Amino acid sequence: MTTRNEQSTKQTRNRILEAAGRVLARRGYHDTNVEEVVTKSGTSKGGFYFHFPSKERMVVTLVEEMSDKLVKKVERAMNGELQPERRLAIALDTLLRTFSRQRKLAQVLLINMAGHGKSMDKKFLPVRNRFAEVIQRELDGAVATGIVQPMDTTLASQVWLGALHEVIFQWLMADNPASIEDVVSQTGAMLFNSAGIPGERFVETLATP
Amino acid sequence: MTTRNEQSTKQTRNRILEAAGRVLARRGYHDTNVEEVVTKSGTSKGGFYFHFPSKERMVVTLVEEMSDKLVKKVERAMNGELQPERRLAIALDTLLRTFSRQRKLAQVLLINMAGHGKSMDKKFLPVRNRFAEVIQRELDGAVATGIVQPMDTTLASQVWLGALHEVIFQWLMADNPASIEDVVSQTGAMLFNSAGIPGERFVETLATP
Amino acid sequence: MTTRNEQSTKQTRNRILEAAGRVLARRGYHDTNVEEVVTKSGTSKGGFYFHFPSKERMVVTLVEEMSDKLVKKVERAMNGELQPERRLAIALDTLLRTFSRQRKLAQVLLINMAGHGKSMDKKFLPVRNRFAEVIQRELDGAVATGIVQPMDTTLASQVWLGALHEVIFQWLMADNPASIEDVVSQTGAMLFNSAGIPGERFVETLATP
Amino acid sequence: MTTRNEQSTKQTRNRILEAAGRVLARRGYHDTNVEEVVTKSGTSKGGFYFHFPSKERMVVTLVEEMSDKLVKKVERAMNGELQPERRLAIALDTLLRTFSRQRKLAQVLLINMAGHGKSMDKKFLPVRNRFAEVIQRELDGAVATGIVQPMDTTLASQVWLGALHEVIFQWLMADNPASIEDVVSQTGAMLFNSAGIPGERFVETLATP
DNA sequence: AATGAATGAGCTTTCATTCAT
DNA sequence: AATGAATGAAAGCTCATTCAT
Repeated sequence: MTTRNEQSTKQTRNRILEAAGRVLARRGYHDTNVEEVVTKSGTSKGGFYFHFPSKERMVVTLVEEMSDKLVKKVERAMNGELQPERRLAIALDTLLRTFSRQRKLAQVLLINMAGHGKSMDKKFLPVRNRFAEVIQRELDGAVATGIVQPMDTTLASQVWLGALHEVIFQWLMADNPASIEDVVSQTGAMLFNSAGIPGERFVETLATP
Repeated sequence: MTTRNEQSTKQTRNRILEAAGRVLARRGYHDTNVEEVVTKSGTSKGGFYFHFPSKERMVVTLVEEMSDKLVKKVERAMNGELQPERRLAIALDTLLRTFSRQRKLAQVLLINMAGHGKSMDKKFLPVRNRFAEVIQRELDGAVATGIVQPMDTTLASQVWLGALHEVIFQWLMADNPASIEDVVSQTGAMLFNSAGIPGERFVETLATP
Repeated sequence: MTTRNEQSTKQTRNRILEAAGRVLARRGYHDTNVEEVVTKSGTSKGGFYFHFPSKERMVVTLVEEMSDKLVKKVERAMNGELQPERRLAIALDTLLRTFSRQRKLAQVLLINMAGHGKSMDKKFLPVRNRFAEVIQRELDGAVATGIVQPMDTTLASQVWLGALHEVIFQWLMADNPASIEDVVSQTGAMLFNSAGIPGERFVETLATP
Repeated sequence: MTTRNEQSTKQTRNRILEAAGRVLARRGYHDTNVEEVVTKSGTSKGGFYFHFPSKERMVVTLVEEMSDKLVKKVERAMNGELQPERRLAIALDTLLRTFSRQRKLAQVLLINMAGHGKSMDKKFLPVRNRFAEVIQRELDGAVATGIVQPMDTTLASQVWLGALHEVIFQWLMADNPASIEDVVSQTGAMLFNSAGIPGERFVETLATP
């Protein structure tokens, strides 16, 4: 019934995850139904449940893979940088710009990651925390070199992550969003300030290679 | 089957909203069903739909009422204060402490306010923004008196709100939460810093009446 | 809450029946709900159930009153006529023209009188038969005077009534309905023919006073 | 709970339609609920909605299939007959006898086809008209051969159909119904007369092969 | 007589999941 | 590995009817 030769260098599993990403971004978790994912991916219910034990686990898998990619992208961007200030700036910059460029990614990771009743939250918490951990590690690095005063970097990473989350969320929702340049530089400056690093350093450190 | 006068000092409508708050906090939007709200409130489906046109509108109503109360509480706490620094500190302090004391409130407003697919989000955006507006107004006040450098207070209020949101969320989710005193003072300090106000001023200004 | 002085020379009961007629014509039996009738009539649920034991009985009452009026109108039109041919022609003519002029009447009596499941049908059968009885009586009269061959006038009245019903129904449903003059004269001619009376007599007998 | 292979020589879809026919005949459209159809057909709600998009569409489908079969039966009965008189007689005869023998068919097509509020009517109009078209076509044939005077065959077919409808309806509702032979011959005669064909020809033409 | 808040059985429809093929 | 027909629990919502006032 379904011809298998349209795009089938990709395996079923990946076709499903890719379609799920599109649907999830547009509809959110609860309004995403297996039927649509299966149709959009040109696969079948049976195929779906062969590769994933449940809808929930499929989404968790998708979100984990997306997070992994993003975390890796951030780490790649920081690769080789030794200056903690610069590493922090690059992390912030990469996160904000990537989310702003990949609406789908932001919608899945930021908007739909939160708020699906207790059970879902528990499932997504580790994913949510992965970003916080990246930030915390860099903040710890900054504290270690004395560039930042000793502080509760766990809490600080929460502050930073929450801020990023909200700023991007509002930017995505806005009818006339501000220039992403301004959003990045101002948010970066504020978060630098929050950790006791002069805000101007955010832009400066990004500018000097 | 249910005697009409068991507990009816409260009117049906309020009984429903109150029960809905409890269920919503425990289960989240999608896992909250009318049946349970109706049972928990000792009313009936018919009564529910007499007072609210749909489950969705009932939740929006509840969230609006909760937000109103909280915003009013914050404003009452700032009442008469003229010093912008102090007003900001009080706002942050009140928000954090109230959320930390009223788990239900936080769960409904912070956890379930976000992420229910496009349609829901559009409904809840105004509520979400109400808190940001309160913060922005105070930041504008601070800018006006020169205590804070001119800045994009819209963006800043998003940063603050996002940070508060995440900090409280993680505090609620934590197995061994830190002392709320520490969370408040450190978060306050970071956010003050982010706006260019020395972080120490947060605790100091709260201490001096 | 409801001001009582708008049209209240009419009593509640009649206000309800009048509104019910309008709603019933537009929506049909099942889509007519007590709520709307009560709203449209400016009365209340309590008022409704004070005057009628149930929705069903209210509709039966309404339909009976409408039928009564129509039957009386037909009888008034035939009043004093002795010639059976002429009485029959007048009956047909009056029925067709009245229905065609009073859409609401036709919709309630013809369209919604039929087909509401067994229970309803049993309730409405007597009403439906009232028109058949009028026709049958006149056919019997015609048989008695020898103008019509002896026949099963019960069956014949069914044939006539069914024909009238369908013709009017289709006329009401038609996008570009034919002139009612043509419909009346041709239907009259066909039914006269069916009973062995020359079809031309239908128009002729109506023309000569 | 239900073993899949109890009676499944028939496919689910047909099992549903068949059960729906029975329930619909007994209860009418509004009192037919999916629950009962599903139980009576030994299938499931899910199966029902896999095969039909809604209850309404299922009923429309059923009514269309029943009409198709009946129209085809009538055409088969007329097959090869050239004499218009005979074709008309056979059409009437087949319709009346089939309805009288298949109560279920009559109840679904005649009783429930009409009167379910505007929306339903619009859906069923095409079905209703299918029979009228068959009759009209034959009347046109009769006019073409000169056996019947030129006339508005659209209107005439409505008269015939309405008459058939009502006669069968009353026959089904009657506590002591007349012999179907008498009903057929007398109705046939009346309708022949109505079109200007001598009523006796109805019985005669059926008798001579 | 009249009001309208409250009741609850009942309805259609959805959808994650299963399983024979 | 994959298919898709079938399952059935559960959900949101409607509405004739009741009854305290």
